[in-house]
Amino acid sequence: MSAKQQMMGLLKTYLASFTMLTEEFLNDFDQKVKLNVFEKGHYLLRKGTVCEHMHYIETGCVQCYIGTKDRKETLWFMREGELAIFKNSFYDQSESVGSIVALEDTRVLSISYKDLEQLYAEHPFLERTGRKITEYYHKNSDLKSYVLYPKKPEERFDRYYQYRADIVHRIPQKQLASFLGLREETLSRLLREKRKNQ
Amino acid sequence: MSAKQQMMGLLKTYLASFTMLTEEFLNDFDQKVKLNVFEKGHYLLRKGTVCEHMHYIETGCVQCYIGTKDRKETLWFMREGELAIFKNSFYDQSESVGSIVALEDTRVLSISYKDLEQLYAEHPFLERTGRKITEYYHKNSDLKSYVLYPKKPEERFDRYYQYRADIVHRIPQKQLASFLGLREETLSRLLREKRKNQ
DNA sequence: GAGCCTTCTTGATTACGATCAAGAGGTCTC
DNA sequence: GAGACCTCTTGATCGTAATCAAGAAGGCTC
Repeated sequence: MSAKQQMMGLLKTYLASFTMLTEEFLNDFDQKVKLNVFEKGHYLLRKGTVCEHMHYIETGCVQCYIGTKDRKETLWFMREGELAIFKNSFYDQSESVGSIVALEDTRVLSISYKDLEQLYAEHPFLERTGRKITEYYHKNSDLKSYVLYPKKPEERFDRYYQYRADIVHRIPQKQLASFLGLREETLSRLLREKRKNQ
Repeated sequence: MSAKQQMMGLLKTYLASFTMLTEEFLNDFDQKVKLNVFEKGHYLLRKGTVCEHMHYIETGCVQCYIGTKDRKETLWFMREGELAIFKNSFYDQSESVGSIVALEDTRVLSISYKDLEQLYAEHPFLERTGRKITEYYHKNSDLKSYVLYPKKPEERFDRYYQYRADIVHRIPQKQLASFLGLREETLSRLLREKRKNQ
């Protein structure tokens, strides 16, 4: 079994949890989905280009940010089992104002916007799955603003940690700080205090 | 033509912009959608209850918030032509951690979760519309975190104003401040400066 | 229109995170 | 293993928004 076929298994199980998948669909799907590997530091999407693919992360971790390289404003982190797109750019197939970069060596299964649309057109039952998945991501899309609301660094950290402890532990502090809207110095000091008090 | 029928027109035009609507669907739809009026200050959803309805706002303006009444953390404002639900509570039909209140006298067309699910089940073509609408709202769901990222009050205000100038002008300052994550005193001073400098 | 309540404004003080600066520790490459 | 680079840490200073306090203005109710 190829690496791709092995990875596809997980994704198919995921999709099958929404509706029955037909034989024809699975064949079409196999042909449209591509396996990609991005080494740490490499880009899945560059600012100024169109987000043409939706990526299902099989292993690894990616960061999405806007702003300049030294003044990053991190929008989110995604890890294995999650989907990565730059929303505006993907849905509208317009130029992206942000970038997506691999924070670890990352393996993804990718499908292009065009191919996905074609799948929807040819397999209408997929619409329901698409709606449910979109609803799921939409539902969870407030986390960032929930985190940023408090001004106190500790409260921000705690709010994020509550939902994404795993991410917090595997991400460089500097990048985490750029997500929390804190200076890396502030986060460093905060974590020192937290370590001390337990 | 009843007030409801008049309002339905807009909503149907909106839905028809996604796909052809069948006669049977329109009949079902009419029966499931209810016209509701909420006076200023009245609640569309109370914390601790389940968000059973999706509301299409025909006229007026509503605010969604979490936290206590005196320490509001406003999540969003919606106005005529927009949909209002408390996401987690509606999609999962679970207890809401937040409330939705009318900031003006507000007229809405409402459909229950159960009825909506039934519409999806009986009219599969609606799934595509549902997906597109969800994608649209999902796409725009970063505004709040984009606004909250900067610490400078002015930058927060400007970021919000750029996308929701109409809302800014019709909302009480105090409520706007609770959205921007600022004290009302700070917002008051900021606006005074802005007025002066032009 | 009087009285009450809420929103908005202005002032003074204080707390704390950003910023600037520099050094320590870790990791990768040749 | 030397050197370079990057992340993380610690220190000192400064700017500014939160906080506390109180008064002004605008809306409602009776």
